[in-house]
Amino acid sequence: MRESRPVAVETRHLIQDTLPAISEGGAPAAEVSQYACQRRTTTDNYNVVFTDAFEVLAECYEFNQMDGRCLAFRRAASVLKSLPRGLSSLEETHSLPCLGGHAKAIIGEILQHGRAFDVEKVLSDERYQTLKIFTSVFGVGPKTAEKWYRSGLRSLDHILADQSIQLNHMQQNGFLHYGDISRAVSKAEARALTKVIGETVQAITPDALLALTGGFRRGKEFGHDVDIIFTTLELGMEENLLLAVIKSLEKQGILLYCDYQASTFDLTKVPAHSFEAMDHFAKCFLILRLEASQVEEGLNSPVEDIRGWRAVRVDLVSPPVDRYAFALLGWTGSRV
DNA sequence: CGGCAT
DNA sequence: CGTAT
DNA sequence: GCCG
Repeated sequence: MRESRPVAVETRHLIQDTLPAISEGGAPAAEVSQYACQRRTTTDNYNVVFTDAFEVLAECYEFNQMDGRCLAFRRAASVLKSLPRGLSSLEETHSLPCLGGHAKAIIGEILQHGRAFDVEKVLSDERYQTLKIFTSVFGVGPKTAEKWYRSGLRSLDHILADQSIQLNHMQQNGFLHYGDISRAVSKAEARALTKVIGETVQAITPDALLALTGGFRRGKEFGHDVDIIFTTLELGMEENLLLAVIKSLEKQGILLYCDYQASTFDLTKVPAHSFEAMDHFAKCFLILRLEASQVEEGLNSPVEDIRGWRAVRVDLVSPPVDRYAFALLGWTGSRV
């Protein structure tokens, strides 16, 4: 995980026959592989109290453009998420990677008092609270949020009321569909959208491969978007397929927003380090209109919402067929 | 002290 | 700069 | 902030 790229295979990379060592106290020390593929599941988190705290600190450092420290706390959170049970003492952190003095101090405080001073301070900070709200808008990152904060703006209503602010297309859609796309997407909604995209793809080319990826493929019940990967068996036609799918969605009247990114994939330019190529397939970031009638368990919407539809963020990726399995692996993700 | 994913 | 994993 |  530290490397975040392929590394030379060493003895320590081989999967060990790990019977956890029984410590003096009796309970086996929480000892976990640094490799996500050796983890039992990728969805359970027995250390939410600690990982939530680390994620607050990571976000705070992100807002302050301290990328290194931000990354350090994101890694610390990932490590705790990979544990098979909740931490119950500081000693259990001794063998864990990516946890240093600061992270351990936070864990110690939370173990003792249920909260940590540094985290409480960040949570009560006006700048943090405001940047958190601004960056919750699709299309608004830390730089834009900071710019708005510096000019004295403190709420989304202030942003919308300010005549001098020029929202780009992505941000306009972020505000337009704010309620819908900040609400969780259910597994039933993801299945419904997979069916819509599947039928659309099928109508264009019968010899297609398609899969739901991202968090839902990892077994999550809820997500913040839907990731779908598909391709055609006809090598070289995958970009045309994606463009045809987008046109069809538009014709069906369900395409609310589309940011298309053409493939930059070129085998001759990235031969050896092909993991970098994952990013280079044709893809698009969409906002789609999902009809309530298409979702078996109904929409994940408040009861007072009588529209009969909701907007959902959907990402489509279309790799060449000989890269399909590889892209599926990449887009099934996990930060670890 | 430099690097930190693409 | 934003998005995604 | 953590690590090599």
